[in-house]
Amino acid sequence: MSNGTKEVILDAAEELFAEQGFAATSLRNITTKARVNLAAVNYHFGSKEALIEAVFERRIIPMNKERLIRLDRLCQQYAAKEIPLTTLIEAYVGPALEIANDTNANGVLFIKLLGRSYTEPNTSLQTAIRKMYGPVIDRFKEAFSKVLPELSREELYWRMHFMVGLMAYMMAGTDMMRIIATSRLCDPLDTNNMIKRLGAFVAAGMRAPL
Amino acid sequence: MSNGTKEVILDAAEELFAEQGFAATSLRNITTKARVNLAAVNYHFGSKEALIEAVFERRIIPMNKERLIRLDRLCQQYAAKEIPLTTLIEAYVGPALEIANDTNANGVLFIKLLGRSYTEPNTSLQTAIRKMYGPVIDRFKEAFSKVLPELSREELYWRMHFMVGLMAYMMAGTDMMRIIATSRLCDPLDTNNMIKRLGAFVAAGMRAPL
DNA sequence: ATTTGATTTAAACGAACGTTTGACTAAAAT
DNA sequence: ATTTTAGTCAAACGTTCGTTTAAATCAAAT
Repeated sequence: MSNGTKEVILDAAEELFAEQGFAATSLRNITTKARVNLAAVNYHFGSKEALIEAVFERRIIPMNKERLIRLDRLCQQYAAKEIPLTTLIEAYVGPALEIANDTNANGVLFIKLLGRSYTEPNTSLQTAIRKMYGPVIDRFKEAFSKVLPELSREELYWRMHFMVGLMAYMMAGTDMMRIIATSRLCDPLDTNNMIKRLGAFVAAGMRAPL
Repeated sequence: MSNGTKEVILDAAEELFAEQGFAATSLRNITTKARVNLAAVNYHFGSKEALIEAVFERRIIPMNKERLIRLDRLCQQYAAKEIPLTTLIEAYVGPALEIANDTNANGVLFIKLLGRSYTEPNTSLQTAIRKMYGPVIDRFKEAFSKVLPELSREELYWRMHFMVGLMAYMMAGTDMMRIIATSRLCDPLDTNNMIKRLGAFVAAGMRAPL
């Protein structure tokens, strides 16, 4: 059952990293939650650092694969025509959302972790993540520049950064929501509701007048 | 020189927390950088946790005071008339920007730290920060609802959350910018340039059609 | 049945952590 | 002049950390 051990470790690590951060989560924390021996992490992954990267790889690689699939489908579907902006945004955000909504896996926790990773100072992790994102960003940059031809390349870069950053942040920072919404008017955990509003906000921002 | 000791500790802690996070920064790290004795932190602040809160208090309280001053000034200045949206946004973002641009103090580092704190899981810190933000958010909520009366209260809460989150994230996540802008077209450290574009993006988002 | 190779396990490693202590210093109050 | 007070300092406290080791376990191959 070596495969089972690796996966329960990844599950436990993902959850604890999302809740506490990398440095504050010990291998003893992880292995206790996963009900495996302490040495199992170093045996299967080599080190704590390698475990962290494995946690990200397991989710990011299929997620970004799905993003490219959807973008390809849109390119075919619209061919010469222009892809609607919100449709393009959905192709990017959708796969992350579906992970977050996959209740049998603890996908919400990973999305939270992913958002957090954008502000993490961990250098080797940053480079690892960048590698996983590189091709996806390139393709979407190209697609967005076709939909928003009035934007200079520089302006487009900035706005894509705003978009990606806001998406990631919103999924990670649900706690801080309570600062603004002291009442129960909006539920930070209602992801679908949030994404609808977020999509409208981002689409308007992308089209902001110069 | 007890006051001097406290301040050099706060300076060193601010810088190291912003670069490495709370858990990854040890008191020995901080006291070495500050050139004071290890015991000085526990003597002057009581604990590491209390030091963390002190780092935030030193900057947030004057920053939020300044935000309220500017909002008051706008309310007087415009009286019955409607405050322009971008002006209102600038009243909120300006004070944070000026900290970031204060080069003689290491204000950029604090802004980075502040953005990071939005995704930090540290519970007692979250509640401490919330207390410092509460009154400011209430006042700005009120002001925004006057400028954007077409938005339901719920929609307004969400959009303010997007705005605050994006601002904080952008100031913290300069590293991740390089994922998107592989070229040198946009410099993540050019804060003034960034804020101009960010302001336009946010203003458009706030006015997004329902 | 025995060997092999891959896991799992309990125990230990040195290093680093936050915190505490008690002696030492020096200025302020008596 | 002496006591008080606030601050600094080196040293040590017990705990927890990531990692390593060597023996134990177990299924598959011979």
